[in-house]
Amino acid sequence: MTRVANTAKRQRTRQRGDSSDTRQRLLTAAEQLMREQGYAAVTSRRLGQQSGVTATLVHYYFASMDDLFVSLYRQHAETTLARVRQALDTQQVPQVLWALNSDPIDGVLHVEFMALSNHRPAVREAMANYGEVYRKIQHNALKKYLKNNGIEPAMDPDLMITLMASTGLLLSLEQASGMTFGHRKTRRFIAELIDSLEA
Amino acid sequence: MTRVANTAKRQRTRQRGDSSDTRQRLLTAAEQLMREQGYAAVTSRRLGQQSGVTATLVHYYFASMDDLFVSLYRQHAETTLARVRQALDTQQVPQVLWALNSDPIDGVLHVEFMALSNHRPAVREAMANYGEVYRKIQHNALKKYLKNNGIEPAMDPDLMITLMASTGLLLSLEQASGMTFGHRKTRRFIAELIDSLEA
DNA sequence: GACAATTTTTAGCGACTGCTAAATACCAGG
DNA sequence: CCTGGTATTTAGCAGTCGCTAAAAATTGTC
Repeated sequence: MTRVANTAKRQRTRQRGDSSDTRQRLLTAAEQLMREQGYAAVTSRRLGQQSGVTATLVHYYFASMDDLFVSLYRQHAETTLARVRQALDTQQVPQVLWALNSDPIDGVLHVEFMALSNHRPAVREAMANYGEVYRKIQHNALKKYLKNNGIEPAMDPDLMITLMASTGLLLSLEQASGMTFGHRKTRRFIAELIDSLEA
Repeated sequence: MTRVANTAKRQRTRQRGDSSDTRQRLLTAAEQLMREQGYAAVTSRRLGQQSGVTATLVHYYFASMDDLFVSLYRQHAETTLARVRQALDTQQVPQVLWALNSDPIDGVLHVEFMALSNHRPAVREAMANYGEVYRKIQHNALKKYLKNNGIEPAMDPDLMITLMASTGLLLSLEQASGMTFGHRKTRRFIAELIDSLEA
C-alpha cells in the first residue's frame, strides 16, 4: 500500500543494496558497454535495457553517473588487485606481472577510464589512488620474489614495473588498431628482462 | 535572392571551404573542447557557441561528427609530423624525440583519440595509419642522427623509440593525475639512454 | 548593378540524456 | 493477514543531440 517510500535515500555511496544482484548486473553491463562502445555509450537507459530492468533503477542504485563510474572503476581495480596478490604465491611472478600489464582487454578499459578522468575529477581521484596502490603491490611482489630466490636483478624493480606498465598498455592498444612498428623488438626486450630474473 | 542553394554538397570530405577561416576555428575549438572536457563534449552546438557561429555550420563543413574527428586528428597528426621533421635538422635529435613523446598536452589528446577509436572505426583507421608513419619518421631521424655522428647505439633504435613513446605517454598522463610511483627512476633511465647517444 | 556561387542563419524533427516524484510490486517478521 | 521496508516501474520534465530543409546574407565576377 505504498508507504512514504524512499525519501532521503542515497546519502552515502554504499547503501543497503550494495550486494544486490541487480546492482551487480548493472555494473557488469556498464563494463561491457564501456569496453565495446566507449564511455559515452554508458547511459542509464542502455544499462537498463542491457540488464533487463528500467533505466530508473540505475539512479536507484547509483546517486549519479559519476558515482556509477567510480564504483565500476573501484570494482575493476579490486579484481585486478586480487589477481596481482595471487601472483605473489606463484613461482613466475615476473611472467604474471607482464601478463597482467599487457592484457589487451584491461588496456581498452584503462584507456576509457583515463579519458573519463580527464573531465570527471571523481574518477581521476579514484584512478590516482588505486594506481599507486597497484604499482606498489606489484613492486612488493617482485621484490619478495627476488629475495626469496636470491636473485640479483639487472634492473631496478621500480623501473621494471613502470616499463612493463607503459609498454604493456601501448602495445596492447596499438595491436588492437593494427599497428606493429617496434612491437616485436619491444616484446623481446621485455622477455629478456624477465628471463634475466629466472631463478 | 537565394538561388537553388546547396543541394548535393559534401560528397567528398575535402570541399571548397577547406581553407575557410570558420572551418579552422571550428577545428581549433574542437581540439580545445576535447582536451579540456573530453571527446563527448565535442558537439555541434558547443562548437558553434565557442566559435561564435551557429551549430548548423558544423554540418556544413563536416559531413558528420565522424568526419570532424578524423579531420581534427589528421590536422593534429600533420602538425606533429612537421615538428618531428624539424627535429631532423637539430643536433639534439634524441632530446627532441623525448620531448615530443612526453609532452603532456599531446598525451591527453592522444588518449582521447585512442578512446574514440575504440568505437569509431574511421578514427581508428586514421590513427593506425598516422601512427605507423609517425614512428617510422622518428626511426629515420634517429638512425640518420646516429650515422651522421658516427655513434654506435647501445640499444636498437626501434626499441628506443617504442620505449620513449610508451613511457612518455604513461608518465605524462599519470603525472596529470598526481601519480608519481617509479617516475623518477624511469625518467633517469630515459635520460641515461639519451646521454649514451651523445656525440 | 545583375547574377550566381558560397557562406551563414532560422526553424525544426525525432531521438536521446540525467534525474525525479510517485505509484506499485515484492517479501520478511510480527 | 498485516505491516513495513526494499525493489522496481510508470510517467514525465527540461535539456541536449545529430542532422536537414529552406531561407537569407555575403561575396566575387562580369
